[in-house]
Amino acid sequence: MTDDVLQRRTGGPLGHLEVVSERPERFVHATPTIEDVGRHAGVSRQTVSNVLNAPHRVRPETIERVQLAINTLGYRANHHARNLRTGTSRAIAYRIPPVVGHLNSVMDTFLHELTEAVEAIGCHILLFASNDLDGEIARYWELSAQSAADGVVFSSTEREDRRPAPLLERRMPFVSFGRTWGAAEHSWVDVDGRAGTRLAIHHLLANGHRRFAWLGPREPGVVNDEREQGVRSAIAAAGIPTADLHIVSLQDDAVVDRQAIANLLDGPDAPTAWVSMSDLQALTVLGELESRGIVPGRDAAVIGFDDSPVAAYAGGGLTTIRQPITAVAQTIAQLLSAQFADPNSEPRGVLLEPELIVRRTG
Amino acid sequence: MTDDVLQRRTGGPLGHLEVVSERPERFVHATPTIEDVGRHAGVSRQTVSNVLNAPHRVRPETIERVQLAINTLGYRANHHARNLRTGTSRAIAYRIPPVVGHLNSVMDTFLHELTEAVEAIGCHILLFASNDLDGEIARYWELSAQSAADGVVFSSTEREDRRPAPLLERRMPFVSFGRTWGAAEHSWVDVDGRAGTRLAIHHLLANGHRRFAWLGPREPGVVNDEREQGVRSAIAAAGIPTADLHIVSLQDDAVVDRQAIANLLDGPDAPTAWVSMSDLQALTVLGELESRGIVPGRDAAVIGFDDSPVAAYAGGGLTTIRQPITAVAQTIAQLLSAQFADPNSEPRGVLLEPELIVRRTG
DNA sequence: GTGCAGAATATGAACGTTCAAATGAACGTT
DNA sequence: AACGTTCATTTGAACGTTCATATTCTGCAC
Repeated sequence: MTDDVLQRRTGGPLGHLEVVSERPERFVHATPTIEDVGRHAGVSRQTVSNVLNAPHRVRPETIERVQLAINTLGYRANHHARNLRTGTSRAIAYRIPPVVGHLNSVMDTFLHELTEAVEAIGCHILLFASNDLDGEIARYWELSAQSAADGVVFSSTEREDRRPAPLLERRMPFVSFGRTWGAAEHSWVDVDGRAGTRLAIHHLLANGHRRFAWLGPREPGVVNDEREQGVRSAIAAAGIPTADLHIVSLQDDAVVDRQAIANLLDGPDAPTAWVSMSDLQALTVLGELESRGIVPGRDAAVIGFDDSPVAAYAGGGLTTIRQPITAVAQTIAQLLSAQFADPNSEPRGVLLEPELIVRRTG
Repeated sequence: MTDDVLQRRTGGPLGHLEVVSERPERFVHATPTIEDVGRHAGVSRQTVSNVLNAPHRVRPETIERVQLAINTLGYRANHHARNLRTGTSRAIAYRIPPVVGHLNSVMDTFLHELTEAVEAIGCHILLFASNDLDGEIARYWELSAQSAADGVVFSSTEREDRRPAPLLERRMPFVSFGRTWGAAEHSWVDVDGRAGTRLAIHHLLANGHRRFAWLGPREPGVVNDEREQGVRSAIAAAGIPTADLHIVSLQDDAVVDRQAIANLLDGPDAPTAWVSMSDLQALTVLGELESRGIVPGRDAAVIGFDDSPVAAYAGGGLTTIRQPITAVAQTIAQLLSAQFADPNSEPRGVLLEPELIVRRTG
């Protein structure tokens, strides 16, 4: 670090300028500017800028000299100055989903993968919280007006989702994790639930199962409908009447659910193959089967959904339908990147295939 | 929206200026500046700035006029311009923990609560990913140099944690979720694990239990040690020899764990009260007990840790030790805020008490 | 050598805000 | 009526970067 940096003020967080002191150590962290680097390398501001943003314009030996200065001084471009000048922020806004009763391991994994994926396109995730949908929409508007975010990602989509319209109107690039069935046209990435359950049923059929149960949510939505249809179409294709499919409506209570499962087992044509909308609920099936001496993987099959940590832990491994979350996140980043490059690019929807993770229970 | 805004360029994401067009709609989203607001309200730049940042300096009726203009134009201060000028960023960096095999519902809840808590002090969370510790530390350095973050929060602390030193050296405000036992002095917030298990044991003692089991991790660390000590000290205080405490080392596999539990039940002095480091593992205990006709809550007691969604779902409700995550996040935000206000303020450590959520199993 | 084209580098301006200092208005005091 | 004082508002400068344009350098043909 050379003297020319020391003349400058030490940049302190939140603008609290540091008290003047004799100790030279406090100057060690004075943030050098592009100008300092230039002076140190004997070139101008702009040349340093070119080295960073358009190296092809600069002579190789100059690049080397500037790079040396950058490393010596520990220079890093000031984000705010750059963003102010270019009108960008390289930030993607994401509303962190509220922590509800449900186990949302998919969403947590997604956020992690999304963070990594947007880093690959030179961006970072800016998190915000919001209680209701109106607050969320208002926040998008604000972030855009403050130019605090270049793009938006949202999840937990629903039919006729209200979020796309205002974002499109404001010309804010965005991609949703999930289709919005009926909302304005926009880019999205989703997982084909139908294909997921179809995979599961095919696997179960191949293992000789003929009597199936589908464990769906208490309040079925589009997501459940598709998954259930995957089950239906697959067993129908195998020549089994879809009327034979048992449906369990899960109640967010293990005791109640377990009773419902027990009732099916006690009834006529008890199912031998169980496919659940979620791993945790599949555990309840496992519990009831085991209490009856029915061995999952031998006498019966149980398949969960999402490959949450529960699935790997449970009973030596729960067979489960894994959503390709890494691919979802990467595709979202790419679609965002495409919108950054050309704001008028056509919206694209991408439907990804889940994968069946076969473990001991099926 | 008045004409004076329309002369300006439309701010597009990532600096892609929008194509000129006849349709006036595309100008609707031109981002007004503080100057536009001033012109509209018949005052100067600085007066608008004062209305926003130092209203006491401005005459009430002027404030009103300016506020009207702000609302009419839909003005929002440009973050980057402000941050450039003030040297702040109002962002808190947080490394999103890697998705490992474990169920990390506490960390997910924490991130959500933290997002809300820092919004209360006018900041937002900037997420980043990193594979290793060195990368994480390097990232902190970068974020500081780019003035992309004003502060840092990190979790998953360990003994002699390496992160505090470089952050202190760079004078970057930070607070950790978790103590660092032996690292340099700094602000932290943590949950008193000892108090948590002590609560559980007291509850169990009151219900007449005398034979206890502690289910800890395969590789015990500081966190486990404290929790286990809480168990030991509480039973010792009740006059029970600590040598009688059964310890189960959990193996991340339900089958193996269940066998270990079964062995204890088959052995002499089988425990009637089980306290687990995690809810999911407590479920395994429940499964084994039920298979033997032992009714949790009547013949035996099972207590988990963390109050994850699993706990509420399982078996009509698992008694569990809940960490006060909301309070943790809020305290962290306050400690950060204190460091922003006075960079030389003394570091503070805050230890919060967990809470026993009594449900059916204990 | 002179001129010229193209490459390499430098200079002035601007992004939108806040700080510091200057100006103007209001008002009581002498 | 002239004069400080205080309050309200304005003006110039600066934050650190990139864009647009200007300048200088280099190599080559004549």
